[in-house]
Amino acid sequence: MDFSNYFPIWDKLTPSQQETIQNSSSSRKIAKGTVIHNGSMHCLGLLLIRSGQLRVYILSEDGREITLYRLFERDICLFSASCMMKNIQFDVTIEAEKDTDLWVIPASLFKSLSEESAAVANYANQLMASRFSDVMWLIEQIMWKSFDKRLAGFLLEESTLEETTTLKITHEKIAHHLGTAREVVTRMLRYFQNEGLVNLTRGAVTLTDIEGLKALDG
Amino acid sequence: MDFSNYFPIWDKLTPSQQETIQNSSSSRKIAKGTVIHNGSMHCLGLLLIRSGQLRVYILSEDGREITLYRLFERDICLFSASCMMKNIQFDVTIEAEKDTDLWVIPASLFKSLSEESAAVANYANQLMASRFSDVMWLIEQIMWKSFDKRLAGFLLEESTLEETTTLKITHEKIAHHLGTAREVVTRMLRYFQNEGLVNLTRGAVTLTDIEGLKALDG
DNA sequence: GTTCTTTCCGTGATATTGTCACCGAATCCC
DNA sequence: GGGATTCGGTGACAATATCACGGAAAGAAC
Repeated sequence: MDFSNYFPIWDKLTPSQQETIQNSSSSRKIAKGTVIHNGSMHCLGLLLIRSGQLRVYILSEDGREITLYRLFERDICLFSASCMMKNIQFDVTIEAEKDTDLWVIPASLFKSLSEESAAVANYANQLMASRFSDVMWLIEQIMWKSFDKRLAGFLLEESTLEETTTLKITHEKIAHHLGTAREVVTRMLRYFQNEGLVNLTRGAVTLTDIEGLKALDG
Repeated sequence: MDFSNYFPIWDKLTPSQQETIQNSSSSRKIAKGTVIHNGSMHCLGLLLIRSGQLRVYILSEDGREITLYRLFERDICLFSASCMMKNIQFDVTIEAEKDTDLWVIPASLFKSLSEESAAVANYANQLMASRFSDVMWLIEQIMWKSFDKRLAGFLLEESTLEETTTLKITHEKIAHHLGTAREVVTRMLRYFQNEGLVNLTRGAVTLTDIEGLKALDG
């Protein structure tokens, strides 16, 4: 387990701290689709993603969703340790979007490390600031961008991530990412198809005019 | 200058740190309406509010606004020191909503304190988590609540803050708080008036049925 | 006071997005 | 093949946003 490549402040820890982390951390494989955290669940701890992809989102009482941000290889998932932070007054749900391989640093260990090491505490701060920035980006999208632009942006991002122009995704999943209703996605995709921007088949969207979508996205 | 009442971790600082803070910090009075921070401005540092009220909001390119949260007596303003945190990738604007009296701890001092003191770093973390929670509350409001409920909630909050049922506020200012257009506020207030919930006069809204508004707010 | 200017509010018309109801077609499971 | 389930399509309507305009109240100038 070579943490130094995944934990940027590794060399600012004392040898005994490094040893404690190595002894206490465990490796886990999470199957695609598994929910690994929500309000009521036991608090896992800090997650270092070795490979795979996590989606962090919020749920409304009546089942609507919106994605806050995603985490990828080498990212660190902070809110899986949110039980340690009593000033966090909201719940997020975290789900594996792909089969994911990660290390778990127990929440209690993370807490005691933060308390004894300014480097750890400052690093936690940076992580929080990054997630905060993600969420602020989302607010700006929701507030100031029209839905066609947001959808175009999402399709482009997804295409870049998956390295393909044929996205295997249903209208409903897109709606959950963007925090809207399926019908709204269906209608806008249909409009995109009429404009020659995409091609629709059951369970898939093929981007046929990347430049056109980029022009929309702005 | 008795910081210990305003800075909860005061007694976790060394005497020399305490002295540095006392020597480097300054007191400032900010007139109502003054913008004390935005993207391009010089970075003030950590602000401890002695009295008054700050509003933290974001601005769109075409001049729309939405309030993220407000800060009151004894609160600490973190984003006035956001230049220290390179992972913060968004801009907020901070404005005095009332005449405000505060202490300024220079950003550079705050940074060096964070680096040498785990207590300071953890406290900064708690502050960030609190503001993050405020913003998450806002997202949930925007996403899942209808406008009538949000408006009712705002009027009630404002009434509690100002300790009066006659709010001296224009429709446009309400719109800026809630991130919508003035006409939308006007129309909903008109509807509230027809329902006997409020009474409208130029530049003021009088709440006439607090319980009714609470029932709406949910 | 009267006039001029600015601020604030009201409102109809239209566009966008969200909600509801329902249906049919594709796919999956035996 | 037959039945269940998932996925997408669509019309009607509701809620909210945008645009364009106008008029009344308050403040400023004289």
